[in-house]
Amino acid sequence: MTTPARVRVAPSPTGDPHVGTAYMALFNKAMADTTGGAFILRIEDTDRTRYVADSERQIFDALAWLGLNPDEGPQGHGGPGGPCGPYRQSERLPMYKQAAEDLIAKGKAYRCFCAGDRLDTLRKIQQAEKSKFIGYDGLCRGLKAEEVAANLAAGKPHVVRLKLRQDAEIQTTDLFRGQISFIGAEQQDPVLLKTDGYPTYHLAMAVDDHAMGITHVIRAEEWIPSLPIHFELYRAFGWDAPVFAHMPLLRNKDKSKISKRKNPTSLLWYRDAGFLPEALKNFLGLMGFSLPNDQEIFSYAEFLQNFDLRKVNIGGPIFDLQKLHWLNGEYIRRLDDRELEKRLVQHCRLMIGREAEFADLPEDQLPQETFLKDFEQKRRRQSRVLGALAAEIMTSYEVNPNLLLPIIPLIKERLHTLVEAADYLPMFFTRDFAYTREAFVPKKQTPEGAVAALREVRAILADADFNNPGVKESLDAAFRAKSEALGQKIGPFLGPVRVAITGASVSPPLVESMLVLGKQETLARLDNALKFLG
RNA sequence: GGCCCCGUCAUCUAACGGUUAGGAUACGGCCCUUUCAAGGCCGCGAUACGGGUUCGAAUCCCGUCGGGGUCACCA
Repeated sequence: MTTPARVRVAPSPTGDPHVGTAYMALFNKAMADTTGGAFILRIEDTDRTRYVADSERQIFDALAWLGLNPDEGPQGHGGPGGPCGPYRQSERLPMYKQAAEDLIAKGKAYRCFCAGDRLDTLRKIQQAEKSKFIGYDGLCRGLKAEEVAANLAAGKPHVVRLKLRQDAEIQTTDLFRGQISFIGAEQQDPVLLKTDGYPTYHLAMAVDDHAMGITHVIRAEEWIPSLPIHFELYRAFGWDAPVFAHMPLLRNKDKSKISKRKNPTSLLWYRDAGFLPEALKNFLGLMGFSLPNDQEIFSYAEFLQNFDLRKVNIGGPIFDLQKLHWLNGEYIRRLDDRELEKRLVQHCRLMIGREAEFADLPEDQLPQETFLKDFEQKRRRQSRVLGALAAEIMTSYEVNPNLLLPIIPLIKERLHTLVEAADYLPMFFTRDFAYTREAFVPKKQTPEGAVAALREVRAILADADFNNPGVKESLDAAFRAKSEALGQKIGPFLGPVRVAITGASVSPPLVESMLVLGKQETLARLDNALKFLG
């Protein structure tokens, strides 16, 4: 029923791997996977001025992290290669050059010797005149063959421009929107080949998509304005155009296109903040798409079973970090204990030696939006805590594989991100708490009562057998009975104890924590607290 | 500003032209509870506006308004 789709994602290696790249990769890969086609990664490195050396590797890593590996793509960094290579545009330069020459020979393109200065002033004049048309005026279209030859002989730098039809409507088609037409006379002749011999996006895209047998171009909506160029290019070459499907743009809270200043856009940020790749992937699948029966949590396999490009909702979705935060918590709770333990250890390893990177941000550099601001502040502190604890956790983990495991059930349902484990883990590795006298006296408790509670609880624990299977229940009962005997509610009664054992008034469950720590350690902590309170 | 795209709760979204416009996040309340969570229940909350077409419009058409994208030898 469906023919195999060949689709691609084509990021340019100009910085951190972008969440939008992951979004496009997901929908393109789904298209390939549901049709038995191929998902291709192509590196669009035709802008030498913006090239970032490590970026390509990061794109690879980020896609692999999300399980969005391409079927075909550049070699190196574990890339798969493929029959239509090379997949780096910088390695395909002769093809673009040839294609441009072909178009010139066919009279569909021409050499333009206009200098940048001329274009700048032209644009300024047009703007000053409030001209409806802003762009190149086609001056070099009229160059005679001798003039071109003379310019060439003189070694004058030039670009190659596509001759766009001036006299017609340019009809284009988008899978979601149907026909979109543009007035030819309102378009400028776009540059195909730059002075430096590199192609622009337009030329490289058409040549490569054709050469690689791309059937569907699923890309961001911001490309719609250049649709007439792309259709005209295919026409000039005499090639059939692929299906174009423009996905909605991910948005900031203010509905503008998602941007670094207003929202985290780097996939590295999401990884560092302790989002699980499967949760982020799921979340991206919720952007402009939905599964039947209101199902919001789904595996990639389930996503594929329900995937239908035509069902994409093209209203621009706001990337709601708060909902991702919730979703990630759901995913963490669904991990089995062993797996969560492993991920936490991995995350600790990721945090090592990066204290400077996670230093507190000054107020004016913090995000404006309240949830994100709060999240970012916490996450930096938590990252530092985990980084500092990492060596100890990893060593312990290697020495005793069961060390962390009993802790996992106590913290699992409290986490929304891995980094939040920083709020719960340290108490299991240190008894060196920086508590204050006031911390031991919560509401509905007195200093005398606090000391009394610590003594009573110590006495109960001293007689308890921590290895008895029913010890948790019997301790619960004993604490409750004692608090009642003292005329106190159980909460205020155990408040000081919680501080003594965990160092904080908010913690994992108290009795379970004691059992993980062991009798000796628990009693020692109570004694420390009693000594502290003098 | 020109061109183009889009408009269902604050947010993500559902709804063969016929539903009391559904679910989820967030928010509020209650329950559970040994702190914090998690969980359960309840609540708040939308078809931008105005015209058509139709027995009947969130859904089709037109206009208005609003939002966004784009106007590079960047992608």
